[in-house]
Amino acid sequence: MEKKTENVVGALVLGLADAVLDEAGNHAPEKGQAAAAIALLRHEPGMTIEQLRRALGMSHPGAVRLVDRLAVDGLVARRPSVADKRAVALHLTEAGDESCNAILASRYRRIARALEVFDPHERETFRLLAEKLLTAFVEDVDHAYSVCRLCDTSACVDCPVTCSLLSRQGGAPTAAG
Amino acid sequence: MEKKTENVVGALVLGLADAVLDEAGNHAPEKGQAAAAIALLRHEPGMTIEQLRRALGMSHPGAVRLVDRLAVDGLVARRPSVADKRAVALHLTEAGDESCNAILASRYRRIARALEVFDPHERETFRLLAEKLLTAFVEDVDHAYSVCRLCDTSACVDCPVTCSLLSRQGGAPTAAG
DNA sequence: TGCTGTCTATGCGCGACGCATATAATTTCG
DNA sequence: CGAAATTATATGCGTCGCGCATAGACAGCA
Repeated sequence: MEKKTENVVGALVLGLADAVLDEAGNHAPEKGQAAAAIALLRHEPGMTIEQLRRALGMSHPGAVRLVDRLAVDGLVARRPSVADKRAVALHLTEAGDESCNAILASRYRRIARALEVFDPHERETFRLLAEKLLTAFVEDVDHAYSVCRLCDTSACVDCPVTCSLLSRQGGAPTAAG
Repeated sequence: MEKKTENVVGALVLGLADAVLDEAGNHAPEKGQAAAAIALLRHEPGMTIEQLRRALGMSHPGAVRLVDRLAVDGLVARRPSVADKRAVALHLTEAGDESCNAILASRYRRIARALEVFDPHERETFRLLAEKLLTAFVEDVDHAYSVCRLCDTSACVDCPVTCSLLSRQGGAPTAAG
């Protein structure tokens, strides 16, 4: 009977992800991927709708409409892309930046609260094991953006996701986590 | 700079939950909470729509319509409740039971694959820390059902969620994970 | 120049959601 | 006991997001 580990891990990741997504959604204009879109635009200003679409795992019309709504809400601005005149360069407005701060802060607080039961040694052990898991978990660049879509890039020095991708094939994600 | 632990844990739980939910959805007639409803009805046969609604965090009409669709698909059967003639006792049909097997198996495989990078000692350490986290994480019975909604009850002896709730206040969840 | 692939945008139908409400059964309390 | 408040289920209805199919603009290559 060693399926218990998988069950416990499954329950933990589901419960924590639920909580984080709920918190994040509460600080975005709508539930769903809006908060993730905002957070992604912080680490990748100028990102394209197509890149966003792949990171969020949605259809293209879905991504266009999501950006429409975020633009109407005044959180995201479409700018012409200089390199490719077909593409749109997405940027956070000031309001979008503030919304992003709220999203990242609430996410951090929620996870930190869950980790409060650990003493410093347990915390460090858990971090190392989580990093090992995460390093092997990420499949490619699109997946990396998806996994790290709510991360605070500035707080993640030597992000294991980025490091893993770089060491694996030298692909060039500018910053994925 | 000790926010990194929260970032790594956040990325891990988000990525793994995404993967598990996607796998589960692929073995249910629709995305969303359908797979969770099916799995919940395995550990709690006779469950009520209202209980389901709370565990899945949806509106009541939403739960009624979800059960409608699952009934049309032949996976769930509404039976009259003997204790309370207002209520409906929900049960899995044979097809629903098979669907549940597929959901739980795919979930198990996905998590097991992620854990393959661990040697036995790391695996055991991670399990203990995850259990500690989970024990402190669960808030009440409804939350427990939500967190454990995709668990395989039969594989989770001494489920830390159930144990935590029982030891905390002697509430009587018959089996929550 | 012309052809193919890529990026964005939109018309359209479908389906899920949730509010408000209706009905039935249970519980509470005078 | 019997009326009121509570709880469980069901449904009409409007709204909204989604994704398919398509159209238009541009890039890159022959």
